[in-house]
Amino acid sequence: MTEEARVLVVDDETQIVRALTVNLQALGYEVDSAGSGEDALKRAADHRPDAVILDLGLPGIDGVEVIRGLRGWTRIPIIVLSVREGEREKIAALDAGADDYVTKPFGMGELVARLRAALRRSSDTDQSAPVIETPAFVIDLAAKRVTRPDGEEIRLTPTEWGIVEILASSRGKLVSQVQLLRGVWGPNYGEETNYLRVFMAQIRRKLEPDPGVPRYFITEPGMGYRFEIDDRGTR
Amino acid sequence: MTEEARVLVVDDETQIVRALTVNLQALGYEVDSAGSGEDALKRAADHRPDAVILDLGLPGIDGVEVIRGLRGWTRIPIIVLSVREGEREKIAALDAGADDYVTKPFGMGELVARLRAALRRSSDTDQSAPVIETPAFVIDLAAKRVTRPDGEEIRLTPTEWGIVEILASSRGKLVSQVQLLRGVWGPNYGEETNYLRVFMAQIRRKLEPDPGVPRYFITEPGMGYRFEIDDRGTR
DNA sequence: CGGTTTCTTGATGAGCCCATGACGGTGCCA
DNA sequence: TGGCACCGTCATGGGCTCATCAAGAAACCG
Repeated sequence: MTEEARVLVVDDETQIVRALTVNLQALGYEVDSAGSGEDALKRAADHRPDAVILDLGLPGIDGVEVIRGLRGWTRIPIIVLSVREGEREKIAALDAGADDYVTKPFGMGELVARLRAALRRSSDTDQSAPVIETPAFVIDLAAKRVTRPDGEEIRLTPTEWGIVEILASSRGKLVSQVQLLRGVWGPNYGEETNYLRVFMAQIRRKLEPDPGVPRYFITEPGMGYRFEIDDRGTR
Repeated sequence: MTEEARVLVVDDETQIVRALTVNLQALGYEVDSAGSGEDALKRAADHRPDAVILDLGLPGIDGVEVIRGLRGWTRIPIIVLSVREGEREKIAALDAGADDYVTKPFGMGELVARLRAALRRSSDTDQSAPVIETPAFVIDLAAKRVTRPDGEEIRLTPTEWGIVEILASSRGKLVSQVQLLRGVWGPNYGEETNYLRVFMAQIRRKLEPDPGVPRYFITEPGMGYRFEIDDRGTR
């Protein structure tokens, strides 16, 4: 269960930002932060976090406006923090599109539990196309499975899948050898480029129509590998 | 805004049940109620509400168990009520699958706002039938029962059911060994892969037409297990 | 408290996965 | 043109994982 979710923390009090950042990072989350509403909207658009933790008591834009701004284009979970006990604020924030409302002071454990709950929900909903189709095969990232277009299954070993998963989920982009080695074999690897050669050959033998002339799993000499969807002859 | 959602209220204090019922009905919700955990699970299975408001302080079954029971077959929003402030209870409830946690005494306006937020989210998701049919057997996730197509019941032990439940409700998707162990035995397990081997053999003996050649409960060596509906010969 | 179901644990054998080394090919540069 | 670095391919043995059987321990139930 490698979570590794990205969380955007929005608060003008640096103390709280720091406390949240440290705690969340310790739990394996990737944390970004913003100190104002404008900044928050910009960073959310740029970095595409998986969840937002938002303090209502921001200078500048009203917190509720930030919620509306986000909801204009995304449904990622928004957890609101506030010192205000008032029911009216809570209702306003929730109806504006917030997912949850936590009153300060709050326990870190509870906040993280609410974050987990929110992320769990959104991961069900999230239809961020975890299926990648090519003329030769179909990769289902959610089901961890590769099939032929006709439905026949192609069995990959764990290591093979690890490589395919990393390459396919950064489709088109170059992935360095070190990135692959660390991602599949663990943080202590990085030199064993021969592993990659052996396994790339194996993967190509299973997936490429012509393993000798790769069309999907491309070698970038001296740099790494790239997964590319080659549509030639299909449109 | 098509309201008219069905809400199941679970509480043993009739006062609270009545207050919630009146308020929610006034807002256009259809309200059902239950006074115990057992009753709640039964009514949820029968009436298929769109959301559940659940008091943790029930006599009989523990509230967290009710959450787990529901989560075995449905992802409808569960909002927990409790007098307890303790952070540990909150975390336990949220991690068991609750969507929200409201401490008594609560404002009716806030509760309804949280209900609205939860329903808004779940209206995007929507899920599939809690009954899964294969040519060899039928799994009823709500009733926690497995039967032959002719109706004859197949008895599973609690552990066997736990495994089948997890695999069946993520049908098609690969479920890692750690996920299964944690889901069935608890968060402190994860290494005991031999348990899985023994129980998978048992499950196959009970459900697979040919236990030696599994068609439904598939092992993905080194990765985990997958429940698959194999239609061969039936269409 | 006795009997039965259910769970844990150990042992064994089969099969597969992967690390490793050897070898050949190719492109780049001196 | 020769050397070097990098990549692809093949063969192999050790080690790990899985399936199955069996028996002891624990939990459950009347």
